[in-house]
Amino acid sequence: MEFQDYLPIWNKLSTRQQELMAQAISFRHVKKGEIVHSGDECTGLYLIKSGQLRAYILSDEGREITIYRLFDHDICLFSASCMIKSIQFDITIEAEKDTDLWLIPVYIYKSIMAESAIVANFTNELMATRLSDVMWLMEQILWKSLDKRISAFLLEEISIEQTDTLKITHEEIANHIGTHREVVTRMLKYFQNEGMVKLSRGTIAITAPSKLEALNNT
Amino acid sequence: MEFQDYLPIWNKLSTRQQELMAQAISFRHVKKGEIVHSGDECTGLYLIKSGQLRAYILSDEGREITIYRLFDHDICLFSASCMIKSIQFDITIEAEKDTDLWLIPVYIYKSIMAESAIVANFTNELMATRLSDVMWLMEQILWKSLDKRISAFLLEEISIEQTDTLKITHEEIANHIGTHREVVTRMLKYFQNEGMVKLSRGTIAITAPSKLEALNNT
DNA sequence: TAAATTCCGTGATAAAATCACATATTCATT
DNA sequence: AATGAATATGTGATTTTATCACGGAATTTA
Repeated sequence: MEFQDYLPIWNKLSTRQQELMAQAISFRHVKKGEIVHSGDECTGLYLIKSGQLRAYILSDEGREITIYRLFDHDICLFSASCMIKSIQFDITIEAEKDTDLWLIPVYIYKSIMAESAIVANFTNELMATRLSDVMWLMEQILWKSLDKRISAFLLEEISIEQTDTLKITHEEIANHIGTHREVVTRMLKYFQNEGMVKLSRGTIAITAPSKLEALNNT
Repeated sequence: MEFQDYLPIWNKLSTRQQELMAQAISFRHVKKGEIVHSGDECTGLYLIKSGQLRAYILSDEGREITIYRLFDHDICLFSASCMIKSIQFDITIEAEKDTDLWLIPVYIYKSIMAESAIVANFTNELMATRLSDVMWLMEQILWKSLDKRISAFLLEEISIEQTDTLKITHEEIANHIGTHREVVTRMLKYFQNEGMVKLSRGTIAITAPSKLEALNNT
């Protein structure tokens, strides 16, 4: 599959636009752990071919929270944030797994977006999707207790990884959901006492996913 | 001033688009306290001529938090949220003051946006502005202590209202910043003991704004 | 002026954040 | 295998914020 299949509006571009883009696009492989984008860099739009990215924000004290994740066929807009001048926040994007992606340079995309209603409306939808993600996250932060948020995170992980035995540290979980390691440790301890999980250094085995799910429905 | 002056891209529309819009637009006056938009309604784009609106979200238990506010010349996008199908959250918008506004029906705006790169890019900037607002708010919620958030809110209010004596209840402040009335009451009590404010039923007199500002810079 | 409503104050308890260490496990090196 | 370094987890103590429960004061309405 080529990059055309990863850009839903490809067929709606003019021949000239297609040529411009095809000529400027580049392929890139990033290793797990690598920072793909940080702060106010502005390289361009990433099309994710395979792998997994995580977008998060950082506090002054170095705390983190995951804003959203990107998977196959997702498009990363904020790596091209300078394209839209009203975007005023800094986001960091790191590879959670080895990832293959294409890069559309910002000057190309920007110029096409300026002349094409199709592209501009498509970008609109992308932005709206991220905004919806952020709104959803804010509701979680404000109105969900930590037991629910942690259990929801664990369930999401087993769904992504397709395994009941997660390789993840308490600190990583804390950085995902924006809390502290100790808090995660204590909650996991409680989950273990309730027979929901089995803990060992660096791994969490989900033994009773249904009980974790039940937590979220109360 | 007519509505044309409140739509920055008016001059960039075609004559036909201008006619379409001018014919469909309507003027409306809303009284303080009135709900302008709620849930998944989708009337259209509001152009704020004068007054003040507040956009907030509601929890299942009826708790609130203000997401952003709209003033003269601002444009309310989410009252037309159905225009962009990726918008998946419910927002409520109420008039904080008597407000004059124009309404561009959603079907008109949507059809013009679909054909005009200018309008689509303009909408993009609007959405990015809201997204930036939400990201800023999330950072406040996550990483700022309540004394700072309450003092920042009070300072913002005296700047908006152009008076040191705010007519506002503890509950209203709690609903703005997404916390509980008791918490606000206790913090204001502390502010009063520190000589920063003077409290009486329904009003808060800011006696030492510089001390409140100092709180935010630590 | 009495009753109803709204607003504020405060104690008690629970949840979560924060600080400060201690211990345990794994990894790298010799 | 032994050592030390690095990483990961455990836990007590304290502070901050949320949550529950109730009472009293000020204002509005009838």
